Amino acid sequence: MENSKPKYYLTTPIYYANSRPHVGSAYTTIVCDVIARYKRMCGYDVAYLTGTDEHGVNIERAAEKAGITPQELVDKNEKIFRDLWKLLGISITDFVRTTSDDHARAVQTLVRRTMERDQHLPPEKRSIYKAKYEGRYCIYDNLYVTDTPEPANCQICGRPAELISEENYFFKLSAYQDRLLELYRTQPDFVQPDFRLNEVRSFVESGLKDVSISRKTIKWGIPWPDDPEHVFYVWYDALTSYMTGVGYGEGAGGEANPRFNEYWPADLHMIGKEIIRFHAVYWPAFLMAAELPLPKRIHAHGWLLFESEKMSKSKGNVAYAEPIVKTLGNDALRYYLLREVVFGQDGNFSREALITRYNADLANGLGNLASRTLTMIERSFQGAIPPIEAPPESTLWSKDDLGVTLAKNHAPEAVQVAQAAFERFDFSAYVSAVWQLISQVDQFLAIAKPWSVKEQHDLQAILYRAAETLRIAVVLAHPVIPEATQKIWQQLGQSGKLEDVRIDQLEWGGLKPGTKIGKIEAVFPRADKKETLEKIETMENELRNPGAPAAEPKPSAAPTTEADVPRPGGAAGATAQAAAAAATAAPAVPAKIGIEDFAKVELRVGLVKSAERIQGADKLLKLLVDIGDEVRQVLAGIAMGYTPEELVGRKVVVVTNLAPRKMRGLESNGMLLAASAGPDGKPILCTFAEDIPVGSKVK
RNA sequence: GCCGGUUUAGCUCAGAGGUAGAGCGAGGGUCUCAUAAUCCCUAGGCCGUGGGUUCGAGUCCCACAACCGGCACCA
Repeated sequence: MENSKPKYYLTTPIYYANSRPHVGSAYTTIVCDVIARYKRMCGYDVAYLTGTDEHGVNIERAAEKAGITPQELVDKNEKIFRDLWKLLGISITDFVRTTSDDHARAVQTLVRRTMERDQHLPPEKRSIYKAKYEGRYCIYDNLYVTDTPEPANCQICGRPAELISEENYFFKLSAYQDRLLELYRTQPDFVQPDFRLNEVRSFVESGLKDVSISRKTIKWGIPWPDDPEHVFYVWYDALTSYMTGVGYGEGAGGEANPRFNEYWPADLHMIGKEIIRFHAVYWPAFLMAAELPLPKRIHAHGWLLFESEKMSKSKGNVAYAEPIVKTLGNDALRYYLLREVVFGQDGNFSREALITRYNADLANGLGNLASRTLTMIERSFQGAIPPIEAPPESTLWSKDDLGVTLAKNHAPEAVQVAQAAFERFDFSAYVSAVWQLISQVDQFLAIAKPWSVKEQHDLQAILYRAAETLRIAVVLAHPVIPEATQKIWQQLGQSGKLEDVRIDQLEWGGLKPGTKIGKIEAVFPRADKKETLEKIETMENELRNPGAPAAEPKPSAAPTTEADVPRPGGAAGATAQAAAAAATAAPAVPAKIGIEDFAKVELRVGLVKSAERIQGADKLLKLLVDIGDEVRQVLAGIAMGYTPEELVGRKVVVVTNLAPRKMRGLESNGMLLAASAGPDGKPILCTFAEDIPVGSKVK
């Protein structure tokens, strides 16, 4: 019975739909897909959710820039995501869009439920409260600028923040510190890997601040119930989609949906490490406030680096999944990512390594083994699977090492090792165990030499051993490489779908003698390295610069909108990187300003007279800068890119009419202009090619 | 600055007190069922540096360094 199966519900992050997904997002989704498929093959009824986060100011802006409506933009991007998941063979059962009616209802239901719980509490204890925020606010980044001396600059773009007064809804996160710490204590596997739990814990221990969960300044979002001037802000909206996915908020009362009750709480939220705080702190607190069950596990994986570098659009080294899938196939990418990337750590994505893996493990390994085994069965037994064992009188047993080899069946052990690895989410170990088994069959064949065996029953025993081990390997490999394994399955003469086979009930002897094998075809044709590489690169350039003659990236077309605060979809690499980098980087295409606004900024050429490090600050340098008529003390966050020594004597551009500000107890009277496009987001100071007098105005 | 991690063969990593391991790459050889595939042999690596504990230390302890995360700081 379908209903009697144990349930397993897992989610990917809800990806931010402001641009095309890169391999990083594909990685997260593939890993989840492997888990989903594996769990199904262990008898679970699996719900697997992904989706797109389609709200927020960045979408608004990107749409405006493209001259379309936000809805048109997200419709377009949502399709790209869906198409990619289809291409990658992702077995999702649910897809949530944050702009859907279902989701709006879910978010509103959740907040209503929380506020109902609140009503029994005195106002100062309520989880959700409306409060007036008075302070600095950056209109470009929609960010409240707090904890900075007045007048403050935006923490993202660095521009002066405006003084505003706005009423917003807040979530009383500060009240959940103890309960969260209790959660981490009693349920230490709530956050994995364990070192991430430590990081989360120390963050929570250091004190939590209430978070605002609505905005009046944004239009593109879900309206607050009974107060439609407000719109839900990022996390409350995005995180709730995990519940929308299984039906939360559907129907009149909204909460009694049977599907929701069956699948919630989620067994696993798979995320990238950059959004762990929101999942391991905010999300449980939101749910506690609503008195709903918490997800069982948050698993944060590392980032996928590209050729050892962080991916970023501005560097033009973002890798996409499509070119690989279209040249080497879906299985090649899936296999590579699971095999090569040690799960949890940052991993390296390299096309060359991918092709090497493809040839060595898929073509020469599994593909070739299937081919040689099946061919021999075809020739020797007219395509029928031979009987299982050699009779006791067989001469096989007396042949030195062959007797020993035959007596040792590696498959049961491999199954056990693989299963144990999977339970730890050690996917590379899982794959290794399967491929070790494959390699053992090749070794076995080299010893048994079926091609020179004359005795019919000996030959039967040998080839049965090979075919049956292949069958077991193929079952184990199916969650990772679903397409090829299904093909081999048919070539082995098996009917039905491989996904219906139980991994947890794998036993020797599943191949029935006499079964007619299918048509033999190579599942992984060998790839020429150079040729394949070129093909992939050409396609990638095309994706990076649609329409362009495959050359350098258009600098201005670069990352318009990926800054913002981290978003759920920032998982797994590039976007996250971009978000982090953009946090230090130039602002993301702001609204146009008039010349009169620009004229307010006074820029002058300065000469660095002295520079020194500041105790206890990694990035901050204290500089004395001559700007012609005076020498200013300026603090600049450029210590990651420059040593104090190399700065002295350099000419720099200084914003001279910026209000003074204290940092680390020292006053900073001005600001240096620098680009943040250096390697790893390190700052690069603005300089002049020609000599120029100190104090000159810059316009 | 605080907290955590890593540092082992060319590359990617495993090992966790008792004579240094795997895969890939490279070199040599074998077989011929197979996708110029398979199989076998070959790497002489101060196991980051310096101390210590021990009969004995990649393996435990202490310092230091480099790199990587998180926080702080900055943007």
